[in-house]
Amino acid sequence: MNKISEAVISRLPRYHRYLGELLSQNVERVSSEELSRLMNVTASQIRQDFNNFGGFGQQGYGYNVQFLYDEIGKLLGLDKPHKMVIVGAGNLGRAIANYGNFKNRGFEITALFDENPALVGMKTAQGVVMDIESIFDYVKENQVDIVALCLPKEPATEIAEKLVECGIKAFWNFAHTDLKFADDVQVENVHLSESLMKLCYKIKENK
Amino acid sequence: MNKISEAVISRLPRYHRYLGELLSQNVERVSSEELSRLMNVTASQIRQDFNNFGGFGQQGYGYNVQFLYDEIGKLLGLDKPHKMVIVGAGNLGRAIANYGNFKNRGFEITALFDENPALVGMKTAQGVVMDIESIFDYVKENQVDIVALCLPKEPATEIAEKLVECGIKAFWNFAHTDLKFADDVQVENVHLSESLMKLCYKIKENK
DNA sequence: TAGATTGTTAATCGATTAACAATC
DNA sequence: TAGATTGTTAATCGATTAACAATC
Repeated sequence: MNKISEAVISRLPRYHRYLGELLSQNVERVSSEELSRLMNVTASQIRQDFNNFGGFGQQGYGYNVQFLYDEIGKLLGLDKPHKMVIVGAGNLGRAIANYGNFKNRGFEITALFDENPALVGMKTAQGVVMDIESIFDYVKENQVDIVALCLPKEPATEIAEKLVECGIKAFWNFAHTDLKFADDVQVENVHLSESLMKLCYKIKENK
Repeated sequence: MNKISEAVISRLPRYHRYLGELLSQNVERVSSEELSRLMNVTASQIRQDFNNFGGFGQQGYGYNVQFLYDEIGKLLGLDKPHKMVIVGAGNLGRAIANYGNFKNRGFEITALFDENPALVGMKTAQGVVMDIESIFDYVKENQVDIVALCLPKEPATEIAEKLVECGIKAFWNFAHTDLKFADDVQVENVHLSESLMKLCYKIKENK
């Protein structure tokens, strides 16, 4: 398979979401034209995007919603389970831990860690919050596919570096910094404040 | 001023962040070349981006960090205060409310609302959580620049629609849906799960 | 078969990069 | 003045859109 562009990859989760909605409305088939109206993109782009992966439709018919949903899910790796631990059990960490839709998408949160003694020992739906120092042994003894970093920049960076040495290959980073490691370590940096700033830009332009 | 492309606007907060870091390290001047190494983009792009706004540098010298930081801040509207209320006082809403850096960027969280009676009346650093039904009177009587939506899709959509009728012009939406209103109402849709799915895609490709 | 709609090629558009003249 | 580095034009690259032949 050719190298798929970032732009295309970024659109896959959105397709997946809209197809999931159609599915829950028991829609069986959809054309690129219908989907384009729904999603506010061009039909051409939809067909072009899917054809990066060989195409999932049938001439004269369109796309079978269930099939397309499943295939995009497979592209995103959602057909395989993912074990995730959360570092930082503050509000954000707990928000992530409790985010309902994860479980039925194959994500399992197996542990929470924090450095704050006031939080260590706290009971959550995902188990008792553990001391941050125990995470390094934890990841050696248990399978961990993803580490979510929900704590400030400095400790997040420090802990992530150590976890890379322990063999962790994927970080979902909410700290206010761009983490980057070797090419075989994947990082998604989420910058909430940047989306807020974009909103402010638009507010200002709107006046 | 010409219409600035989305791509450029999206990069402004990141420039702002890196310049803020240089500032806190007491760096006085920076060249596009130096900044490009720091940020992993091309120097050409940096100069091109800034020249959308007329250019902030000086030939032979580069850019004054403080000046550039301030100017980008102004572009983003960060020189003006923003009053924000949060709808949904669950973990995510409280995470947003407590996010430390907001205050010194001119964001003030003036109220939290929730529909859950168990949360209404709860004390927070931003005041007592109010009943969701009181939000409509609140926004009529108080200035509210931004409403952050931190609750599920269905109630978020319903409340946002009513708030648009009350004159709210900007939403920071964390609900799992793409909100869209008239052109004079700005929305930033944040889809946390989509960034997680992108991470999964990369994990899979990496194997 | 006729109609519908994809898959795919070609054309267009916009964004990024390269190059260099302007100028501090 | 000489060196450095921007501002800006031109070239390149990639992504999006349009068009249409293939085919269900």
